Amino acid sequence: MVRAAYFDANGIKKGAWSEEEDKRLIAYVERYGHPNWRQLPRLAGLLRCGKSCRLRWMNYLRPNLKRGNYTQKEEQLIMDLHKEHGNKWSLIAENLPGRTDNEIKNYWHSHLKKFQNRNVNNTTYDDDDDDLNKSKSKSSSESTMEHERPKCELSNDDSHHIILESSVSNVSTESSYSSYTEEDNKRNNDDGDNDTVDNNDNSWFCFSSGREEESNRKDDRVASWDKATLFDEFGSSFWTEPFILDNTFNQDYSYILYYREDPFFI
DNA sequence: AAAAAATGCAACCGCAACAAA
DNA sequence: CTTTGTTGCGGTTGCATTTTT
Repeated sequence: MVRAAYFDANGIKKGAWSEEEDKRLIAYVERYGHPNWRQLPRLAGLLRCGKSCRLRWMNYLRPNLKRGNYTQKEEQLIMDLHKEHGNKWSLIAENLPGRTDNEIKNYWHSHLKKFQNRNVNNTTYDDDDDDLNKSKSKSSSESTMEHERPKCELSNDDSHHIILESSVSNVSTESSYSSYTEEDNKRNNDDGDNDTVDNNDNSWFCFSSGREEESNRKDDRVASWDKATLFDEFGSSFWTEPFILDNTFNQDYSYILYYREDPFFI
């Protein structure tokens, strides 16, 4: 249903997210917040651009998201707000807690758009409204598909799970991670990222600024990533200890960020 | 049963807005 | 004021799944 994962010319992964990537992103954001999406992928050990991480988090992984199961009330609200504001999806989403602008946009185009010229103020789904009923029955069947947010545990050791899950309880919203105040976030230029990939983002896990060695390393990098079982190799310290930041530059004029025994970061 | 068409939706892209230097 | 970097928005795409022929 979603485009297959692939690597672009810069070695940045695109397309569908793997469960391991989700776990990594969730674990990182829940632990450190997202003061800077652009820097996040490299710090989290993801091969994505920051924008992709942000999108994945905002539209799929952040807590308290609803998926499917649109109520009549929600549908009516979407139609009313759309009638009033047009394609202001983010504005509409503000009025539907747990819904993302992207999901609402998709839902509008797939389910509600065709009814926009009808008397939307009387959306009572009459029995003789075949289209509407079809849509309704379909959407309700879809709604049985519960959104399963990947668990954060990275091994069979439940201690990881406990730690991370407990941290979740301290996070009230996606942007208010307890470690960061609003002021901190502002100071750090908030979140999000530009899709544009610069030289730093081109680097693999961005531990090097890449440059001429980029293409040569790509295969090794992919191979490393494919060793998804790496998650099982992490000691418990990986998710419980802070990052060790080493700003010293190596021979490639690259800087090294690594996290204890994390093979990604060495 | 097979092929074709339609659908749904996660993810991508480009760009405007904003903030900081 | 200009430049640079970051964020968030809305339009669009790609493709797995479902429905129709």
